[in-house]
Amino acid sequence: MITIKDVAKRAGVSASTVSRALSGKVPVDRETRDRVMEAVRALNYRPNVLAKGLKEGRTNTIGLIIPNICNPIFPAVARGVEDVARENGFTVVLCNTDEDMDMERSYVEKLQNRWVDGLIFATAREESEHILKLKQQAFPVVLVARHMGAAVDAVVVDNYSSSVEAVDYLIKTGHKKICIVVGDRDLMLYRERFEGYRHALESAGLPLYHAMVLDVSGRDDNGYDAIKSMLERGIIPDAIFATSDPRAIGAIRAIKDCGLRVPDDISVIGFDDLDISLYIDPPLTTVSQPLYEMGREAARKLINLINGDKDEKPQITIMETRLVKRKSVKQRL
Amino acid sequence: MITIKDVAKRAGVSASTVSRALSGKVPVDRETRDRVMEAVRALNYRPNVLAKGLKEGRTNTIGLIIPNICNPIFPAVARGVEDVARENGFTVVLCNTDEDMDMERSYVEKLQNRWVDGLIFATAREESEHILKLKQQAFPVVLVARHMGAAVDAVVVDNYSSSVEAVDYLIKTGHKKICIVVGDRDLMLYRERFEGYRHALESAGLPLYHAMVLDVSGRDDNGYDAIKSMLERGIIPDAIFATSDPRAIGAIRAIKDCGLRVPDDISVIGFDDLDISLYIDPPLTTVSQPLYEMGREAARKLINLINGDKDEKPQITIMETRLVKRKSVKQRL
DNA sequence: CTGAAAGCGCTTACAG
DNA sequence: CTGAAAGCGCTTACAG
Repeated sequence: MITIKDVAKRAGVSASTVSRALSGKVPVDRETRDRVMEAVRALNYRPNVLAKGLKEGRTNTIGLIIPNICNPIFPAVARGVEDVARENGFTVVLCNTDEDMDMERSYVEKLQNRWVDGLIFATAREESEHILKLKQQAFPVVLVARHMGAAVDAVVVDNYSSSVEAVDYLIKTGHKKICIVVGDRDLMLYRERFEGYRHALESAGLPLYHAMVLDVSGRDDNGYDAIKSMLERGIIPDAIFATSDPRAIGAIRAIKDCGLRVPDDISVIGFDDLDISLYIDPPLTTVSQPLYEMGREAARKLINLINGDKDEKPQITIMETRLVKRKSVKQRL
Repeated sequence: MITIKDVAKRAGVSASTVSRALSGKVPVDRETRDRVMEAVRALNYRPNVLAKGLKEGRTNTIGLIIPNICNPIFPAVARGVEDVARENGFTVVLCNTDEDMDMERSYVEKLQNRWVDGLIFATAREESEHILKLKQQAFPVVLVARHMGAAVDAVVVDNYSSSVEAVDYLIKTGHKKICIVVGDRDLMLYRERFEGYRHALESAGLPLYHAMVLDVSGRDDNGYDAIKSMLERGIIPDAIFATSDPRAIGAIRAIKDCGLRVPDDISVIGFDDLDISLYIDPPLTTVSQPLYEMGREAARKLINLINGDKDEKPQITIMETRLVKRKSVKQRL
């Protein structure tokens, strides 16, 4: 391996000078610098990042901790994070936890050991004290897609209002028996989406049928079975609010498999606006989350934190959602 | 920050002893070790990975270089890589290049500087000399999903035979006018898939209609426009072989938008078997690639390389594909 | 502007 | 079994 000493020797200067010439932060004689650069090129020298990191106390790396990159909302988030990381000279370490707290803790432990200058979590839960602990130790942390109250920076969406808007739209288009497919209510975000649903129904004076509240959790549960069995029992809503696009897709399939039509018999509205949601049949009406932008914003915040704005108060950034109207909801008279 | 010296002081031993007690590779007096462990716990000491890496000349990190995590074939690959990385004490750095060679080179440059013990590329092209160069420098490299001949280890699929099988199936089910939607032919994999198509047609004595060979490249081009315009010009195949599932989905949408039905008017067969392909309408018949397993296998190979099997000859591992028959292909009399 | 020295936090021969 | 020392490859006060 070529080290700074090899370059120094070839350029006939000291290692210090090579370091200074390369950093550009300190004046170096023009001619000396040229000799150094020449040697760098000739030797194809690349500074050892570990040594640099050890000396400087930072690595220009951030960790991204998500449940599972195969869950289709995360690729866009990850891409957003990586793009601004790269733009700022950072690289990103990817960690899938499957929502397993022990795995997550062991990752954190590992990454915190100077591997990483900061961490973005897409896995926060109310019981994630390890994240709070990180924050207390003044370790840069930001949350994305989920938050933990005012204690730590986060980039999220207003799940409550977005759900109100979605269900309002269903109501305005003439739906009266609205089913909800809710994800894991241990997650605040699904409780918020449920509350939005409840509120919209209540405001419109519409009943909330308990048989139409379908709780669906577990990683790969898109609600297909729950919906199918509801329909088979003769409980037929005129619309379904799915709290994620995969669940909306599951709903559509279940409806079709029961011999009913979307949206003629049952309207379906989703939440996410995944790339594919435009391409399914019918194209999905859904709440669009700016996933890529959320990733970018989270990375921006984290890098600011790393670069020193540590004493600023944590802030929750709320990103705008948008109701995208396509073909899966029908105007009923 | 708590260092090994703090632990040493508290335990009343030298730093060397702490290091040895922690490593477990060298005998340490039982009582001494207990004192050390106690101090480690009391101080919540975590070794600085950079210092360790600098000393040992390895970081237990691998880099994964892919075109774009938002391309739906890559999440599963990435997950496979990360899972075996984790199982072996490695972490993975994720890099999206958008197939941009300059970006890729700059990533490689950066990661090679002792950041990373080895690299997995899902971006290889024939003209990727920088990968060959890495290999020559004995830097551990493995390719996934694409290969570069016998020079470097790779984990791939037999694109040619898989395509022959897919098109044969179309032929056996009575299709005679088979259109192909081909991806970027600068990529060997698409040339291979095209050759498979050509061969299957030829063997069956079926004509290859040039107007039914749709070249479609560019990142987000799923072929929708090309197919739609072909159909509008009155060129109506009885089947479409799409060289990727997103292109199959694009095809289905184009067909429906032209007022035709899948598979009654036109059958569609894909290539990939993405998670969503089961859920679209109709469920897609497609060539299933074991993406997750390919990721795992690539990581396994890379870790072997890192751990010293450097002098073994590079090997191309061919993973099995499987034709998954669903509803998008119709048996024609 | 430049060099010699110290030090970042570890690990590991070398002695004992 | 254990300690003191050297060294991994950098950067940066400290002198000059």
